Amino acid sequence: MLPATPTPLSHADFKVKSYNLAATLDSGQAFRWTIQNNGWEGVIDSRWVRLESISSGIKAQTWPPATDWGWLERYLQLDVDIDVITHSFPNDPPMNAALRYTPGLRLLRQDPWECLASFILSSTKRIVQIRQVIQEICQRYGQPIATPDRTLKVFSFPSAQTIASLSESDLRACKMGFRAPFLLSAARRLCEGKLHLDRLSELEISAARRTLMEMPGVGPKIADCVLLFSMEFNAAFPLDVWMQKAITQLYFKGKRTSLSRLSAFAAEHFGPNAGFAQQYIFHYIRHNPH
DNA sequence: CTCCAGGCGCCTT
DNA sequence: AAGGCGCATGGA
Repeated sequence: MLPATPTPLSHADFKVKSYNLAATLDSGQAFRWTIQNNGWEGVIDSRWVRLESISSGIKAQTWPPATDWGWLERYLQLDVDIDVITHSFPNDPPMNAALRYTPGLRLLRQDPWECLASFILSSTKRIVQIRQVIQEICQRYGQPIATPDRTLKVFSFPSAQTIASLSESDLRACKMGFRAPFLLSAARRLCEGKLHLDRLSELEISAARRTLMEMPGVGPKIADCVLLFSMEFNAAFPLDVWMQKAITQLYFKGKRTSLSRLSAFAAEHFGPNAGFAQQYIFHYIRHNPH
């Protein structure tokens, strides 16, 4: 007798508590989610996905229909107990304010290549412009993806192989400017096997970070984003201009402090889940700039 | 028009 | 070690 094959389903409901879907999908860690009539539509790998917050958790729709949903549970990190994480945070006024401001804020587990490429493209750009460039390279060089609505045109994120086969001017045509040679170089290194992104999680965080930073155009901040948003390094603490301002204001009384000092303070103060703490503070300061 | 953006590389002290 | 500057592009 043949093993039973699950019937493919295009819908599923996931039971989860303390999950702020809107804040999580729109917090600057992923760039391809858009609000569409009371839900969020995006692409995960080669699937079209629609997510909606419901009282018991999250309602999901995908196309083509899926027989197992592990890929989505992993992407959304549904097995993470966020209360355990947030209870590990330091108990100080700024941290508590950030926690109260966006309860249920989460980290996603994205595809490492898409994450690396996205953040290479992020430097000195506003989030809306990062989204525009990413949409551009997906439309030009991604694969068309099936959706329930045939009038809806959606594309996958182009693979490293695809990007590696392009020219610098192909990429510059997507308006990424001086970031084009960096993206091209990253794609070609991966294709040449000089760096295996899927092996970095076997390393210590410092070694994984150093390895990422060997790539041109990848410095401490972008490396930390990749470690935090696509791998298992919850201690990674991306220090962008917003976070530098936030930490300086909230913990150093506004006194000018070197980046290395701020970085050392963050690692010591926020501990093993510093990356989660970073996400709460980042979201808080972005919505309450001063 | 000018200024600046989820940085980085390179150049000075 | 720390600080200044240019870099493409587009929107305020």
